[in-house]
Amino acid sequence: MMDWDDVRHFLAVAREGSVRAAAERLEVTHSTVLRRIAQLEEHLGAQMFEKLPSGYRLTNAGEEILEFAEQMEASSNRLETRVFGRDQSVRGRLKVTLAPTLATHLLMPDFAEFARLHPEVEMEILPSGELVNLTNREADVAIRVVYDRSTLPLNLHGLKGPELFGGVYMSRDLLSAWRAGKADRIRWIVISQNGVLDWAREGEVPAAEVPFKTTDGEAQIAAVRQGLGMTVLPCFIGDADPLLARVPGSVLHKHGTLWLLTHGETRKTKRVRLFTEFVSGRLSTYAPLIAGLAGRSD
Amino acid sequence: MMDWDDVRHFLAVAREGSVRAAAERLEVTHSTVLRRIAQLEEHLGAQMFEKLPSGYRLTNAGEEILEFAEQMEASSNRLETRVFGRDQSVRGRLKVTLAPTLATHLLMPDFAEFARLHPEVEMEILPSGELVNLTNREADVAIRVVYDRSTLPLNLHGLKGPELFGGVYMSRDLLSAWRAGKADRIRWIVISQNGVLDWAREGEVPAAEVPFKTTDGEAQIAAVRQGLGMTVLPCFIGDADPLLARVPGSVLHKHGTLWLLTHGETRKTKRVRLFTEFVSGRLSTYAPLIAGLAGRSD
DNA sequence: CGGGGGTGGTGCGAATTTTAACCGGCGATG
DNA sequence: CATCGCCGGTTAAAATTCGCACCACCCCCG
Repeated sequence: MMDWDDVRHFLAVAREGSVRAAAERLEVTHSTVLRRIAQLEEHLGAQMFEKLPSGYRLTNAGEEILEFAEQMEASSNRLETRVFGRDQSVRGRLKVTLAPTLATHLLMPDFAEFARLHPEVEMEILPSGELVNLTNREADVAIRVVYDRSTLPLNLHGLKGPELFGGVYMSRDLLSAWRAGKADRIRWIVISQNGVLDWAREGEVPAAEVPFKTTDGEAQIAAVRQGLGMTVLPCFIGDADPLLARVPGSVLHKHGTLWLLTHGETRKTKRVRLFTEFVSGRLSTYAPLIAGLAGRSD
Repeated sequence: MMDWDDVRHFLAVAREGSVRAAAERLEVTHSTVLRRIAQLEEHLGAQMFEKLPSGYRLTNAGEEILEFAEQMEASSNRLETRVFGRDQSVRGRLKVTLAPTLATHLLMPDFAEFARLHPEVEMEILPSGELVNLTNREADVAIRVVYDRSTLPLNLHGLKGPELFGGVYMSRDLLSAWRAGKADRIRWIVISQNGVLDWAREGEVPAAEVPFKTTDGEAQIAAVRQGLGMTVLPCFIGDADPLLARVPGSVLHKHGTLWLLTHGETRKTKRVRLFTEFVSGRLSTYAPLIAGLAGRSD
């Protein structure tokens, strides 16, 4: 029996005029397309294309079957839109849990856009530092920073995101003052009960003995923006804030990898799929920022 | 992008009602079908089947997309028949479907000769009691006994053959014994769940009350050759078998007319034309035998 | 109540497909 | 005429898919 998927490859080649261009559109390598076209021609026992040095051109036989291939495509499209339309009509709640800093400083605009694009999806954002139990349906999607992949629960489906790095930041004003000799020793700003991490001590800026303690992440950010001292922040916060700059000589440190976690059952639903694809796309565009590669050099 | 071949698997499961049956038709293992259905459902984000212990049953979503899947299949079939119809080389595959009895007791020697005459034609004989769908290209030529001409599908091209008659036969030994008075009442041999046709009761030979039931045509023939009783057979079997004789006083009955059926597209093909012309010629030489006019008078 | 035949589901090694990295050729272009 | 980009084609290695051997379950029937 013929492999129907070969017809999809045939259509792409017929339209693009070359195997390589078709491969790019199909998001495979050109050798795959080459093999599938050969397979189709072998099965049908006829040449569909003239193999010219400049590309593939349809033969008469190819022209004749093009019409039917397009019919298949039309049916396939109607099939997909039909099932999409079905599920779109189903309103429902979509619960997302993630670290508070990710929500407020990175993804909230994207959540807002997703909500505008899909007004029928009732979104619920649950910022939480703890790992929420997805199996209990406390949330449909979790966005987590994972350092050791083996700690991921096996019953969850994970979509790997970019790697997340952190750096040491202080306010630009404080940095200028220090360079001008107006500030000799800079305080560390730490979240209470967390000590200062060793790798952060490597900067050129000498640290004051007494740290400044805050209770949560937001207060910590407010403090560093006010020029109270320097602190460790994820790069996507520090690099994105025009008031902040990296401490000279400090190095980046990998906090872990971002993962989009979904539960097996709810993963099949259209809302969850839409959301994960949407967020996954955004995360990959943010990848340089998240990994600290978009750091300002000024 | 969706794998179009998954739709083919979906169709098979939807029709067969179970993954295993679909797998057999697709000539793969059921685990493959299982995976492909799961993949399709995952991609579409909807359940296509209810997974019951007794098998897979279409959900509403599945019912809705079934229509489009069938459209894809129809286009795929038209594509294949079109490219096949273009093919004017004698070399290639030729699928023929016909009733099992016609194949084994009448035409097999002719098929063999055709294969010898045209060794480049890859012949495939599909004996089947059911009407095979020529439009699906499950076969290129069908040889069928048709009683009512109006039941012929309009999209097929028919070449009329001889009329086919059946008669009542018993073994010569049994007939001698009966004539000698050594066998008083003769059993009817019937294929299970088929009663004895009325017109066959007209013979001089009295029938025993209890019929002998067989499961298929071949067993029926073996039974009558063994002298187990009398039975209704096409004349081309009964008259051609030296062990059998017509039951005295019985009359012939028209079963229908033989037709050589071809599909419009494939009919243009050289090997289909060669084959139909060849078989048509043979059938007309066999016409007296098939019509029961070659019955022995001894 | 045991057995046979049907169902879906799963884990793993094997087979197949896909990828990635090369060629050599062709044409436009600087 | 060198070079750059795009083309098809080939190959070995990586990744994925498939087939096989099972399992549990269900139902029917002796």
